[in-house]
Amino acid sequence: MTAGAMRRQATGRALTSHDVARMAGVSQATVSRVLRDDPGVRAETRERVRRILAEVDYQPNAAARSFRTHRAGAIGVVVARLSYQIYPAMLELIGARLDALGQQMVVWDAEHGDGDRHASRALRQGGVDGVILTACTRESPFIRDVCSPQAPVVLVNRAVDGYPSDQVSSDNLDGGRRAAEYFIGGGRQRIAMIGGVQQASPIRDREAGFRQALAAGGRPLAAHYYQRAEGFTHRAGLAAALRLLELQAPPDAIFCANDMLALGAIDAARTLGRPIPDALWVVGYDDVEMAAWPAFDLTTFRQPMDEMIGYAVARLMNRIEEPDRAIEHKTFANELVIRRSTGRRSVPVGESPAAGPLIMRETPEEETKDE
Amino acid sequence: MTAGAMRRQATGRALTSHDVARMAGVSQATVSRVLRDDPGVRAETRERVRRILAEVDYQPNAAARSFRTHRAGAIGVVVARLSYQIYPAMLELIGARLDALGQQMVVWDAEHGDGDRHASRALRQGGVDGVILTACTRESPFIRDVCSPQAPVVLVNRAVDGYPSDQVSSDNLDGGRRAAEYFIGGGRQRIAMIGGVQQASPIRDREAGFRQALAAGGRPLAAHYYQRAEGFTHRAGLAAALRLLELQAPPDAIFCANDMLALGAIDAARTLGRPIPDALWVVGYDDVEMAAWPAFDLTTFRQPMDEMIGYAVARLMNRIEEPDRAIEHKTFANELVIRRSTGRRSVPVGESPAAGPLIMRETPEEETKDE
DNA sequence: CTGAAAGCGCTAACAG
DNA sequence: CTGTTAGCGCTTTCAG
Repeated sequence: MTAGAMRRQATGRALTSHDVARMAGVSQATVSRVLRDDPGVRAETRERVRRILAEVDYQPNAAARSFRTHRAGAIGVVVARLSYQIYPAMLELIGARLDALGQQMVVWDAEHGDGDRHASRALRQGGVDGVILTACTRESPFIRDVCSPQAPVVLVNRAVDGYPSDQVSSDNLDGGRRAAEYFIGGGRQRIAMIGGVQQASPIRDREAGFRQALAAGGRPLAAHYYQRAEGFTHRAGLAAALRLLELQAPPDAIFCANDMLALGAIDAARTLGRPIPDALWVVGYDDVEMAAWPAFDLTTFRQPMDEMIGYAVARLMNRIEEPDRAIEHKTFANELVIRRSTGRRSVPVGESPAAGPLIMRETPEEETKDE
Repeated sequence: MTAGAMRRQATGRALTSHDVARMAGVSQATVSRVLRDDPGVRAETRERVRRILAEVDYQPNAAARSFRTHRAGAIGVVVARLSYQIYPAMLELIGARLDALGQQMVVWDAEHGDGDRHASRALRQGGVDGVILTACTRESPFIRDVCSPQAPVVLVNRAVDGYPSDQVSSDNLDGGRRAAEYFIGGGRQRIAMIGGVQQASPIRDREAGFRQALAAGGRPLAAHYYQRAEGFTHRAGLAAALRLLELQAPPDAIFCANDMLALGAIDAARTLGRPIPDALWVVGYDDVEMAAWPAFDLTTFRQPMDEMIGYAVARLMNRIEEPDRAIEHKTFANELVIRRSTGRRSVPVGESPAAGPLIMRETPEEETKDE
C-alpha cells in the first residue's frame, strides 16, 4: 500500500487540497492559505474552508509539503547503544522537545547499525533537517562527511576538537577532579580507577581530571590501580573490578568512568563478599536510574541532562534557520550525588530508606548444589 | 538552512539529476534509470553517468522521491516508556531490521509524549509508511483513528482483541501458568503476585495464567497475596513487595508481572534483610539485561524478542506491499530462565560465577550516622 | 482578499 | 536503449 492509500476516500484516491477547494467553492490556493494560517483570507472564507476541511478529515500530503518547503520536518539522532540507559534517557528528553516543535525524531544506532553513515546520508539528501550526535568521536564517519560550520549538526555529550559545530556537554574534567578530591577528603588510601576507551571525550576528560587532581594531591594514580574496561558495560566493569580487587593490596576506592562500569564494580565486590563502603568506595558517573536502587545506591555525578538537551535542540533549530550564526560550545556543571556506595545513607523520597552498609562483610557460603 | 542547503554546490543551488544529465550528455530520465538500477541502460552509458554521479557526489532529493513514489521510506515506532529497558531493547532490534531495509525509524513515546496521536497523524499524512505499536491498549487513541484491516500497522508485545491488524506477542498466559507450576513444584507454600494495570495485555495474561494454574493446583491466589503495582517501575515493585513482606505471614514466593517489578521486589527483600532464595523466591518476566546481574540474578521468562521483531517487521513491510492480505496473529513461546532468585546457581559465560545465595540471612546493622 | 499559474525534482509511461 | 513528456500535491508569486 502506498502512503497515499491511507488517505483514500471511497473514490480510491487521496483527497487533495484541490478537492477541498472545489467543495468549498474557492481556489486551491485559498485552501493552502487557510491550511498555513495565512492572514490574507477573509474570516468568512476561512470558516467555510475550515468546515469542509474538518468534514472530510483532510490530511495534507507530507511528502508534497516537504518537497515544496524544503523541510523534512524531522531531526535525526545518533546514539551509541540503546542498551546503555543514558541513551534512552536522552532520547526521551529529545523526543519530548521535538514533539513540542512538531518535528519527528529519527533514531540511528551508531554501534549496532551503521548509524553514522545513515545519518549523514539522510542529512545530505534532505531526509532530516538536522542531526543530533550523542556518540560522536573524532573517527566518526559522519564528521568527515559533513563538516561545514553551516551544517545543522549539534554534538551532545561528546566534544570533538576542531569540528565546526555547536557542542554541548557537561564539565567532565571538573567531575573527574572532584571525584579524586572526594576520595582524598574521605581518607581513602588506595585509590583506583576503571576507565574506558579514550575516543569518547567524556571518558577521556573524566579520567584526565581524576589523574590531575590525584597528582595535585600528591598521590598520582598508580599504574596497577588503573584498569581500562573493554566497553561501557556492566560486564566490563565487573571484570575490571575483579582484576583490581584481587590484587594483593586491593584499592579501597574506585572511580568508574560511567555508571554501568560502577554497577559492575559493585557487583564484583558483592561477588567477592567485600563490604561496601567499609572496604571499598565506588563512584560512578551519569546517575542512571539504577544508581539510586538499593542494590547499588551509587554515588555518582549527575549531568543536567534536560537543560543540556533543551539547549542543544534550541541551538539546532536555530542553526537550521540561521546557518551562519557563530558556533557555540557550551559546558554545564555536574552535581555530585552522594549515596551509600561511599558511606552516606540516602533516603530516596517515597521509599523506605535502606539502613546500614550497602554490602556487609560476610563470607560467601559454599555453593549450593543444583539438582 | 533548508534541507537543500546541505547539498548546494558552489553555485548556491543543489545539484539535481538534471544537472548530472547535462554533464553526462544524456537525458534526465536516463540518470533516473541509472539511479534506480533500471536494467534498460547500456553498460557504457551507465558507467558514464555513474562516473559523473560519483564525481559530483550527487545526492537525490529525498522529498522529491517520496513525493513521486508515495513512499516516505520511514516506519514509525510507538513505545511506552523509553526508560523501561525492554523498549530500548526492542528499538535496537527494530532499528537494525529497518536499517537493513533502508528504512528510517521514527520513534514516539506514548507516555511522555503524545506518541499515539503523532503516529496516527504521521501515518495518515504519509510521513511514515507504517507503524509498529509496542505499547497499545484498547484505549489508545491510535486504534480509533486508524482501524482498517489494510492499514500498515502491527502490534508487537501487546494484543488488542478485535483490532484488525497483524499482532505478534509471546505466550504470556502460558508463562503465567508455568510460573505457578514452578512455584508449586518447588514446594513454595505462600505464593504471591505483584501485578499491574490490566490495560496491558501481557500483564493481564500473565496474571490470568498464574491464577489459573494456581487454582488448578488447588491453591488459588489469596487476595492478600496479590498486590497491584502502580506503574511498571522498580519503585512500584519495591513498594508492593514491602507491603507483602511485612505481612504477618509473608509470602515465600512472588511472581512479578515484569522484571522491573521483580528487581524492585528483590531490593525490598534486600532492604528488609530477607534471604533469597531461602526465605523468598522471586520470578520476573522479560529477561531484561539487569536480570542477569549478580545483584539480582533473577529467574525470569525470556521472550524470543529478535524473532518476534523480525516477524513483525516482515509482516509490516509485506502489508505495505499487499494491503489486502489476511490478518495474522502470531504467538511465540517463552523460555523460563532459572537463576539464583529461585535457588539455582547460574554461571553467566565469561563471568566469575557468584556463589551461594543471592541475599544472605543477616540482621541489618544500625544505621551509620552521617556527619 | 482571491484566483491563475508556475514550478519544486523526481518517476514512469510512451515514443522513437 | 534513450529521450520526451506528463504530472505527483503543495507553496508562492503575480495579477486582478
